[in-house]
Amino acid sequence: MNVDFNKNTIIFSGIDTLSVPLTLDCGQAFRWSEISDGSWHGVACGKAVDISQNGDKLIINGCFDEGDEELWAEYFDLNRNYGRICERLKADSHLKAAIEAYPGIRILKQEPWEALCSFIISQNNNIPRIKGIIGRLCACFGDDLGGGDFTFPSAERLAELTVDDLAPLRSGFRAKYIIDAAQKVAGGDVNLKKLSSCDIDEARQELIKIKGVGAKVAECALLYGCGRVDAFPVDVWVRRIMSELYPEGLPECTQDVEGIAQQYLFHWRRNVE
DNA sequence: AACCAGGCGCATA
DNA sequence: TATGCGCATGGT
Repeated sequence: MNVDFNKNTIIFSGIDTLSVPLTLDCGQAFRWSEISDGSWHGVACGKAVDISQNGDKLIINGCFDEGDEELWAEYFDLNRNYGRICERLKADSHLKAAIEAYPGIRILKQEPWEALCSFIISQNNNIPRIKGIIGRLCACFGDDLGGGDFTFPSAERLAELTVDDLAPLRSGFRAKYIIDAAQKVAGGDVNLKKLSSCDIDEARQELIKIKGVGAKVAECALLYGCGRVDAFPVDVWVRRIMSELYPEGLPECTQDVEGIAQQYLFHWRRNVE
């Protein structure tokens, strides 16, 4: 893989497995929108950017600082060999079908707080409305980047607020969970920094200290916000997959990359049948 | 008009 | 430990 960097463009080339549209729109992140054919706009790594793809090239347009390319490589998990992982997953016939139907999905490494807060909002909710609530959360309480873009508000910022302050979000019963999460994270009661490296069961225990965070949301925070590809979120779709296809449990080939298998199966099950 | 949405907390047994 | 219900809001 190669990197071409200048202050307005970062281009990664030679990526073994990549579909920008599938990766940005497979239900793992909620802040990307397609602004024209093949061009996606959103905010991540503290910057508003446009993202597109040309073959094995990932093209990111924005306004960058020295060293930003490393942040974006991490965001797209470019140092993980998805080609090899997918080949291994294809030992299972269902995963083979899912990967061949939707090749190139990668797991994004989002900010831990953003992932946690986003999936708190996701509970008993649908994706269009999740995006709406998160958009309003950022517009109301994030930093203004200009051009209608806002950063995701920090836990520290949200910890200053009350449930009533979140009324404009129309997030319903989730508002109290957002505030509890912000207070526990900002106050140090929950330490997000250690979740990427500590024992995964310990990480789960840490996260479910937050009101409104159960097994599913904790698993999503670990997978999408902490780079824990061994985390395995089970939502209604994955529950269906498990009962229909894997009543005896996940196949051996998913060992240690359960989260990646989950993302392919999730997207496949939601779209195909 | 009922039902559902990338669930969870709480009460009950 | 295991169920079942209510929950804010909005779309179908």
